[in-house]
Amino acid sequence: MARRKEHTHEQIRHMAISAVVEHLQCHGVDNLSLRKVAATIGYVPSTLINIFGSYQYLLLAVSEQTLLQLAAQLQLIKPTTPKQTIEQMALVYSQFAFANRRCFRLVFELSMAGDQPLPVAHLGLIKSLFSDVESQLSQYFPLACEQEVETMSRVLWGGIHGLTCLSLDGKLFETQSCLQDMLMSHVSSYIDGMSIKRNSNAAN
Amino acid sequence: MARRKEHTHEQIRHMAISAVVEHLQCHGVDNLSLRKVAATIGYVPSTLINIFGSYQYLLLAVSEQTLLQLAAQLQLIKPTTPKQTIEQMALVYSQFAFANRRCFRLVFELSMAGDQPLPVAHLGLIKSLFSDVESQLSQYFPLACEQEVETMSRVLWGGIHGLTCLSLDGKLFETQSCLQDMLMSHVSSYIDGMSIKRNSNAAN
DNA sequence: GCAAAATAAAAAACAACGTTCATAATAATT
DNA sequence: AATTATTATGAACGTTGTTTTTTATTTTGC
Repeated sequence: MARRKEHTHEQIRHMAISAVVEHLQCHGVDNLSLRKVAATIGYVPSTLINIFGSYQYLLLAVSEQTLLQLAAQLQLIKPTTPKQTIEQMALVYSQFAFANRRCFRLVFELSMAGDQPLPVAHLGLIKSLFSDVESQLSQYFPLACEQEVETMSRVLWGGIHGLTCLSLDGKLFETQSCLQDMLMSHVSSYIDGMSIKRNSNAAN
Repeated sequence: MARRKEHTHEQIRHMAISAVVEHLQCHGVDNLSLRKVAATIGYVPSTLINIFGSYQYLLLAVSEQTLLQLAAQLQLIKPTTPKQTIEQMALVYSQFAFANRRCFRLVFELSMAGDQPLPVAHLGLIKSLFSDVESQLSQYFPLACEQEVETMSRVLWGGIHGLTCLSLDGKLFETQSCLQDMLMSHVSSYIDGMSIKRNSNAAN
């Protein structure tokens, strides 16, 4: 046997990733297995191992795709004032998390076997989410040095992420509507608080 | 076979949980298995299934114990001013997370199979972490209603949690020392920001 | 054009997993 | 002391990710 070149490796990659994503729409990642993915796309486990290296790397590929989609959604935001733009980012972030709940969890809960750190490319993707916040912040705080802007962007993003994560599993409160209020409260009040400390300019 | 009553069920519970915790000091949860835990404490898989119900419930028990230890550490804090007390809580929280990195991750990444929600007792334990923040906040904002205090406590705690989590996996920055700065920035500036909005009292 | 070498997908084998079930050994009861 | 009720155990089951072997196809060399 060997239907050679019925699909290219790149096609199989795409099929497998799509199969995982589709499964995650309705079922958890624990119900999934390499064998099921292979069966779904009409292939055999060892073929996927050959292509992805391991089941773990297949999941990592799904995680990366999700991360790219999230980044793309954030890029779609049309900047207005810095503060409003960051608030808009927080909303988009949390809405994406709730719309792609299981993929989102995969991104942040996936860890490599043997306690190896995630690939640097993956960490880089996550960190790239901050960059837009940074540029908005340095507009809002023109006097702040690079270091200070970096700290602020991470505080803002860490808060947005934490609230979203806890809310996603009902660990914070029950309804999603509260989450939006809390995100707004977080972004708005933190920026206001920093404004006093740096007795800086800008009102909106 | 049946060394009956060589250990009580409660003793075996304790032994198994300790074995998991000890393993998690040095190795990830993926390297662990029910069979290994059983072997470590000189028992057999089915015995642990009888006692805990499933491997998942054993891990849940470890998670609960960790949660209780974290809560205990937070209770140890001697209150000074509300703001300083909350800042101290943030530090203790992050220090606990780094000292018990894998157990901490277990608490927040463990989810039930079949997408069932976590037991309410477990969710209650997590939410109880907020209660002390709430009492500190209502001291600081005596005019705020219960609802407002609840929102603020969750924003504060969500931020603390998010920063800690991201930092724990190197998803935020590299060194731990930055984390403390960010936690202080978060707590301090958010409270300051809220203070203006409610043009309230209290300076420290 | 055809035989030989290379390749690639599938099949089978492997070790380990969580869990279930029947068994054998102990404790409790009569 | 014999019988019944417990209870930990050991074997079995179905499934997992991965490795290795086999087999069919493609490419190469003459």
